[in-house]
Amino acid sequence: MNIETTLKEDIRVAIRQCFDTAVEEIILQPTKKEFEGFYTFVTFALTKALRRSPADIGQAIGTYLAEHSSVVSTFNVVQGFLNISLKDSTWLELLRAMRAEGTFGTQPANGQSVMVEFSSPNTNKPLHLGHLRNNFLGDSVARILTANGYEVVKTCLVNDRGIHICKSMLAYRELGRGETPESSGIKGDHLAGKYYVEFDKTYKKQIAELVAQGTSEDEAAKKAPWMQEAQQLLLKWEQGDPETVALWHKMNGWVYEGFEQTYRKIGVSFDKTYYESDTYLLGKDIIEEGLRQGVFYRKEDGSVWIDLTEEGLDQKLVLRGDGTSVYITQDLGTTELKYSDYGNDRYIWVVGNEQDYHFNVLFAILKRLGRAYADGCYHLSYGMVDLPSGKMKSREGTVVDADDLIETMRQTAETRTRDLGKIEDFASEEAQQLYNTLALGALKYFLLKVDPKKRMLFNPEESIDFQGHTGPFIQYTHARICSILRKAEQLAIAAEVPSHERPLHAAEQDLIFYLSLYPSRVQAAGQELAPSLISLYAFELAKVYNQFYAEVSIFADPDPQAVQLRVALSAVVAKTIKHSMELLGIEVPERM
RNA sequence: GGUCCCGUAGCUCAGUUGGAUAGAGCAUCUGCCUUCUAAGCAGACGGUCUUUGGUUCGAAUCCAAACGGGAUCACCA
Repeated sequence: MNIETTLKEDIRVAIRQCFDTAVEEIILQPTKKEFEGFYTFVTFALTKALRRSPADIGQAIGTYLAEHSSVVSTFNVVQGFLNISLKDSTWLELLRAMRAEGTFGTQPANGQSVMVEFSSPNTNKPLHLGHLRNNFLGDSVARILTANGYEVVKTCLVNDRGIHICKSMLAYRELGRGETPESSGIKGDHLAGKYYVEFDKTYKKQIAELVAQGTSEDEAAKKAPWMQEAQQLLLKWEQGDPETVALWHKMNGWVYEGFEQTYRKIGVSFDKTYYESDTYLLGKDIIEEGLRQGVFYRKEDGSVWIDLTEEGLDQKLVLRGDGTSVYITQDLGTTELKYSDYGNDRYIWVVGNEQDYHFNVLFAILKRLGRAYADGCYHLSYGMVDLPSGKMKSREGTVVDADDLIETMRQTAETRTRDLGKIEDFASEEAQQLYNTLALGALKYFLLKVDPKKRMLFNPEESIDFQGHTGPFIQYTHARICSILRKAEQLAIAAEVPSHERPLHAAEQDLIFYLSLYPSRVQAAGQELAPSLISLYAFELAKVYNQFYAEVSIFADPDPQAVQLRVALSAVVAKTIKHSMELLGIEVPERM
């Protein structure tokens, strides 16, 4: 039963009966807190057609509903706003339906498949806070789409080759003295990152020297010995030089071990990992095809271009003069590969908004080439995580390291939990588990509560909160409910919704109302690809429950049916909180 | 310079696609643990929704311009 649909239908009938007029679409909004009621129908739009005052219209519809609707109890009209309340029997019926539905909030399979590509790290540096936003977003979007009935394939395209990789390889070869993760005790990805920074230091020094000798800035950047050597190294790698390839394998291996640890820690995984070293040569045949079709054109120097000025974009290079690929060439090839591997209906790339232009170009080219899957392609463009000082830059060391941040959060969780002293009977392993759950809950929630499209600010000076609009607040509410449910079990009180009508407490009505919104929120989040909608919902629901908890005593009520109802209601809230948090990739503890 | 985003409380963010007196959290202040977990609840304080025009019964929301911030416009990825 969908209460909104029922109500809208009843309003449609009311308008027909009262005014002999058919209305195409009825829109309801939640009633504001300061007014009585749960659903509000705005009548202003009807005034012209009906030639009546907004208040008259509201009064007439309200009266009709109160008399004829099977779900409406009372109403009030404020200006042009018709505020509607539901019968307690309707609330109870809604609650029963939610309890009966094992998959509350999820949609049945829709027969469509979607690929979500996210994370896509570079193997020359460890993950930072920006990567975490990407990972959590991609992971959550995949979960949300699954809940919406899609078959989801999570993929990761590892950027494991290129000049930047060669830079850290070169610096390691020159300065590394055979250092390994084992010998240094440094996690593999951090070790590679260390030499990437080392490269930059030496490189900058070399540029400065050249400039001091009178070379121009631009030229110095090109002529600096290490830049030249890095390029040589890239060439050697492409030619398969055994020594270079061996070093590449060794260092990337370290990085993968490091990444694997981090991924495991944050609970992110992939169904398929693509490596750019396997795919970077793809796409050239597509260029040939496009040339034959006249989609691309060749300049005298041999380079291949596309003119996208009609689409509001520019002329864009798709193949270098020497016949080698550029970024867009590889992406064309990789997209084709994904399609031939999986044949999905939709493709989503979770990539920062700094690449908006690139994806506009990519999709425009796919359309020009007449690819059927082009329409299913979508760039989930998310905003950067900025620091108060501005953008994070790996080379300059102005990044918030993912592993460090997680460890800091874990420590905070531990300190706070210890201070509160609620889990003194926990085994040490159990306690560690809880600290992790809370730390990751706080961190994930912090990054997922903001609209993905918007850039967001992280201030390292201010730690991420564990109180208020946070993950731990929601986790706490869940633990609280679990405590109630444990007590109910001890007292042998069954969770049951009374079959007959009984007057409900306002806080109970509020809770059932919020619960009833959940499926539509999951759908909206799926449509918008916005985990923030789920985040916000979980918070609101937890807040409403805490209000209920403070206002209503669950076990002290003399009416046993009231107690059973409140236990049942609590159980549904716990289930819904858990489910919504799962969609965010956040675990909820039973005690904390 | 072209294109594209963004501008809401001291700070971080919502605002259900044009509706009521613009909402949360943090911070500050005041109450509430002998009762189901106080990581909580209740309340106070806090706003020229950057500005100026326009569209209409009605604008934070739509349109235009200005100001401010950011991204991008590589034979880098």
